[in-house]
Amino acid sequence: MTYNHKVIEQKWQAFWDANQTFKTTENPEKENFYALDMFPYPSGQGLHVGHPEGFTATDILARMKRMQGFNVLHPMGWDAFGLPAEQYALDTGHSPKAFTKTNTDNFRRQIKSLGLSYDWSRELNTTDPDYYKWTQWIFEKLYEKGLAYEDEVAVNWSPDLGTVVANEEVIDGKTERGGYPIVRKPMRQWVLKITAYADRLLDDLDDLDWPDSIKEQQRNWIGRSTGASVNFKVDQFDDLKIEAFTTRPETIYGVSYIVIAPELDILDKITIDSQKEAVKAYQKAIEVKSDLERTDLAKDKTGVFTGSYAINPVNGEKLPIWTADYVLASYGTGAVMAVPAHDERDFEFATKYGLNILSVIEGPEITDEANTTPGKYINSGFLNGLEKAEAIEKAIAWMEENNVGQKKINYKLRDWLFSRQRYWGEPIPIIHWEDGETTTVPVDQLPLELPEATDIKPSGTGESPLANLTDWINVVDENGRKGKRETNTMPQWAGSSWYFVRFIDPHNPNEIADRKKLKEWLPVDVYVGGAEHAVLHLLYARFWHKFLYDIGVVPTKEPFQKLVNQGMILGDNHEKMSKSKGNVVNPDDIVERFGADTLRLYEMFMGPLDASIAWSEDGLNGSHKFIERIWRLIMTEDNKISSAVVDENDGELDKIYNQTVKKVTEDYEALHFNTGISQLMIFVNDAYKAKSLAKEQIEGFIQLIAPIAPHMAEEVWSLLGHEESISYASWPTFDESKLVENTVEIVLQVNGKVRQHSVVSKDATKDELEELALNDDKIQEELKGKTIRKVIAVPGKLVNIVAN
RNA sequence: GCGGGUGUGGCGGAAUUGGCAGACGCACUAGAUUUAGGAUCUAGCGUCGUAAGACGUGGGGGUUCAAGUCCCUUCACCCGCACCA
Repeated sequence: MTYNHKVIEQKWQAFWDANQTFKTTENPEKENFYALDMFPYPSGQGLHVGHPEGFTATDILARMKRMQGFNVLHPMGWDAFGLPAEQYALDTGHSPKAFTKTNTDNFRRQIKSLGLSYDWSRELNTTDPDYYKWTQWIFEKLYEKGLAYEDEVAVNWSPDLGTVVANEEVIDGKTERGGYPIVRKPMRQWVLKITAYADRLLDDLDDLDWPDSIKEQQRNWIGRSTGASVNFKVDQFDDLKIEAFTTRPETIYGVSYIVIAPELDILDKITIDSQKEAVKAYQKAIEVKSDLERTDLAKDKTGVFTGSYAINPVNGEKLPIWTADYVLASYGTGAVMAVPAHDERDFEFATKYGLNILSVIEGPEITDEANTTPGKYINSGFLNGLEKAEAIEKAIAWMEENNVGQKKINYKLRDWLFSRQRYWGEPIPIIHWEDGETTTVPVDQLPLELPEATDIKPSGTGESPLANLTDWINVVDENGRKGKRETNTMPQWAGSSWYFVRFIDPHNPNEIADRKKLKEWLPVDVYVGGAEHAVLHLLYARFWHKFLYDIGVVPTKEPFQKLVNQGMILGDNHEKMSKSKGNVVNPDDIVERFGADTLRLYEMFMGPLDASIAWSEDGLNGSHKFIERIWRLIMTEDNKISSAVVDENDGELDKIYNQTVKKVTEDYEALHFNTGISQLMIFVNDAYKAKSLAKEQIEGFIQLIAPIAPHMAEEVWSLLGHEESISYASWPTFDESKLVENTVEIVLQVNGKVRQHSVVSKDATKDELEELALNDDKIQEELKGKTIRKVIAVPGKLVNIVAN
């Protein structure tokens, strides 16, 4: 009988449960370590093999840190609100609540079968009223501080879902989930003023230990650009002005026309009668286009002349005012000063409609493209001869002096559309009173529970299904004033924007979490999850965290000090796993056939954590063989500790053992699990060749592999005579002196080509090395007939002789 | 188009500061072992070549005694953004 994963894995999972082995310790003598996974949405499909990759990575860290004497917070929970449950409920007539419970139970079972060392006493669920009470509380705080407001917004309306989806949930003009078509429709919405935090969200990225690509994506998303807003008077309309945002205020002498977005109110006022019809028709055409069509069709720019003119403040020239949809109403002021000579988009438009092109920067004559390279300014009055930076500064100064403009910073980032017309989300705790007042639900009445409902069909009017529940909606205050509850619910991002805070003190009935505990645990030391959350989840969570910091709830400015993105696990055909391609691997099958230890080991050995790698049955099998190989190294046929394991250390494995402890410890720390595992394999290969195995070193080795293959490690550990779990056995240390060699093998090169190897004292000097090389037979042979030009000797490394 | 990233054997991947390219694993080949096990053990395994040796990290060029690593250029693929003035 060899290693039986089924028996052994179940045995230790039961042991960990019964003994609450992984309950978070809060020993004030110890340092704290917070290892967090992005908590999953418990879908009906269950876990896929991508989940265990990130989960195992944090689990290895958590297990190592426990052995290294840290208090470790390693929790798991469920991001369980969301559209799929609601859609399923609509399709089947079941309640989303029951469906969600089935799914979370399944996820929990699957995750437990992987032997992950979570503290299950801290399990969270965003749909639990005890949890969303605090989600609602945060919303009320945002409202109190003026960061949550109602606005009429043109939103992405999905007639099929009877709901609105956020811009970021629209992919290719269709809903991200379900792929339904989208049309634009103005509606009253709740919006969070994330733009108030734009600068801090941008600037504080610098100090985070995050992948550069993620930081860059967030920077681009926030999109800060510095420039000026410039006011243009409109000819014949003394009371009107057009404000344009530009990053190039110094090209003001090159402006040849003005463009305003078709949605702007001012457009109707300035359009002259003879152009009214054309402008109206253009607006109409734009309105029915979705954003996607707009950008698609915009390859060829279109626009209409309004008939009016603006006045260039620097020289009083008349500039025709056009409307065109290449100018976005939602960015800047919705109006631009067009400088076709030096801006590609303006150039394209001006060429098409025969508008003036005035060059104000030194350079070749402008014929088929705009000149966007910097140079000295010309034809620009007081800016002539200046360089770019200086010119910008001077132009802004002039504008401010003459009251026609000022320095301005703009962001691509928009405020966060926070309401959803759905049932399965946190109710927004707001009451609209008949006298027009809007108030929050008093804190002592939170949570405002989501009412049980049998009919959760969309109202169809754009309101959420809650609008149908008259009992719930209508409220009366102590003075008899009538009111209606807000029927919109929160988006899925709400619950996930602060869950890492609640894990620290998950059952606290009085506050989000105990302030002292927050101070001890925050920020999260390592946060691992998929790159698909690069912008939205991570930006929203940072925004809420900064807000909570501002109101004195959390003690840190940032929630996640170190972030790591796990890569995707592809199907064995190198394509994304999907049901339709039939290449999906189910972790349950792997656990059944090979055991969780094999799955964990394989996923960590596949390659770097952040790389996307194809699944391979052969590779999996190889990992399984390594687990059995370890077992056979230490165990006899009848599963007793082998007689090769002895108390006395003959020193044969000292060097490789100490190297292994060092490398594995460092590699785990850096999340380089694939190379750490390869070092463990090298140790096992050497151990097989050794005459005997020192018990002390075998124990150390088992501890090193315990974070990866915890079940097997526990079993061996107990068979070695330990009564306590391996989980808190103190992490092996290495003896630096065992790593140093007295001799070192160096390379002798001629003209950069390796010709000979030689073993020398590690302290050999340059001169000694040079002499050794020149006396070497092989080298002398090579040098025959050549003149030595140069000899480079690098102690401890090589000697290179240059000769010809 | 812009931004970010990746290109190394048949495959997954290693390779501090520039210093023996291909660690480790898989697959494959040969041998050993009565061996029912997703067996095990030993050896081999970049390409060409009997060998000596030559060539070799997507392509081209450069810096250097020495380049997978630094610089320029180019190609392919992946991810993100989509007229952001």
